[in-house]
Amino acid sequence: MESDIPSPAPAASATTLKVACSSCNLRELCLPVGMSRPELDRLDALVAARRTVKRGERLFQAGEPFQALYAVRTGFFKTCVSSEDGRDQVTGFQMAGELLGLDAISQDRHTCDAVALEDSQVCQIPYARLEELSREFTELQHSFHKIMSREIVRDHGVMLLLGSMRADERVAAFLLNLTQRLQARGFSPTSLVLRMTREEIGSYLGLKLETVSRTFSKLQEDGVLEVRQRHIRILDLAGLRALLNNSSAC
Amino acid sequence: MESDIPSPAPAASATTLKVACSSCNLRELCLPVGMSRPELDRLDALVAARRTVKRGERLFQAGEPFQALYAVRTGFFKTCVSSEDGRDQVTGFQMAGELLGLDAISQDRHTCDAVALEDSQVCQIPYARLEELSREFTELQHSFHKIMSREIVRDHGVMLLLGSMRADERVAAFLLNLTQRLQARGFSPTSLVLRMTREEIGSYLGLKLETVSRTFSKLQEDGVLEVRQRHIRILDLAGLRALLNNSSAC
DNA sequence: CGTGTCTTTGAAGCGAGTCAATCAGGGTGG
DNA sequence: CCACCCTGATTGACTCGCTTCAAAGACACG
Repeated sequence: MESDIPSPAPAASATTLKVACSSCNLRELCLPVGMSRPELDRLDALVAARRTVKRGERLFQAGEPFQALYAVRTGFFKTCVSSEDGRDQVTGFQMAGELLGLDAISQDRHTCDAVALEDSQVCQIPYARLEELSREFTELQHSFHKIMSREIVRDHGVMLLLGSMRADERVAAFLLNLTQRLQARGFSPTSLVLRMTREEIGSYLGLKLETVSRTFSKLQEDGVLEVRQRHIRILDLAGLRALLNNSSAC
Repeated sequence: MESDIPSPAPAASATTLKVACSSCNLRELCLPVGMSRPELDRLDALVAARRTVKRGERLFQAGEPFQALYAVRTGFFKTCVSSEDGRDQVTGFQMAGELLGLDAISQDRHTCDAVALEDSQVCQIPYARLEELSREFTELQHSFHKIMSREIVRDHGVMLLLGSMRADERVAAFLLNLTQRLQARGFSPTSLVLRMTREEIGSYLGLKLETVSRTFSKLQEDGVLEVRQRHIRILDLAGLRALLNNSSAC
């Protein structure tokens, strides 16, 4: 996964050279989806700068004032919210082309932490200027709305998972979702390297890390997966999918 | 709760007379929040019509093409998603001033069902015209974005609840959330009538209906609540809140 | 080559689910 | 107006899946 993406010269976590949306290979997965030439040029002017975030560093954290959205350019992030009493919940994992910070619009403050799970780069999208430009360009406005709406749909899917699935179904859904998104980015649909720990997977899926580990082992016993630490290979895709369709209980 | 709202003459589920946002008593809770006179007048022209939905009827259902958003004017709704294998999850309960249908923007189709839990009225907001108008009015654009973002934040809160809370904590969080929203609408902060069944509460909270019922009974034993069927009175608000702050395990 | 972090695996305990019986209301029709 | 039915709520007894606690193993990194 990481081998395809040449690491840029390590820089301070400050802003670096900008790269044009119009020539970005992610443009069909990211905010510019479906935009035409003149609009793309304007978008280039909007996306102010890139920023490097090293593994383990936070791109932003809950409570910080909201200035900009971020599009993941390379790398991998998790977002997590925490309650007053210190409970912690991973609310999502973001890969290239996905937006971070949408939650912050509601209160002009970030409501979650965004942590890089590997050395990453993001494009900074000043929110005030995004609103301006999307008043001018129907396409941009519409694709921005679609992205927000898609996040809502995704969250509803996670609620379904957390509310009514067994551990093995959750893990299966998680892996299928990951591989599908990786495939859309040109990676193998059957082989992946997890960027997150068992504990982070468990937090996302509402399970304890031991349960995640046991479930991986079980799926390996059943010949559905090959699990070597964070290297996963899907041996029986149909079998994995079947876990979701046969809700054995009903 | 229902006694405050005079029922309009029962009408067919078709569209009925329109009511202006500019003179709506919900305007500070709904889409028009913070808008000034000339903008409100334009919004009046946008919100095409009201529609009556009887208890048990669906306002829309998953798969239907997306035309309009709906603002709840009176009454109470639930939204639920279901997976291919027939699993069902209540993703939210909506009351006066809240928007329905935001999920549909992403794919031009509704992705969940919206069911009225009591006789209700909604204002229909044609989406294409909302986009038009929000290109013209910064205020409208911004408040629409805030509403979508708030939905994302809410969903993250539910994920935290489903992922890491015990049954009694979930029920406490649910009741506190409901009463807070009811209070913002002028109802009592300590006394409410549930519009949904134990099963619907359970689905929302990731619990079985028996567990919801047992939890209510337990909270009544402890003197925190008075529970008589769907009539709930909060006797010890601090005690209810404490359930959320003392995560007894940590 | 040690050290710390992450992962795996086992054994025991518990919280929520399941199954089943009873009870309470609300509405309907005789 | 009452008997009846139907849906929803409550409660109990038992089961099961996941968590908890604990120990050992596997890598990655300095």
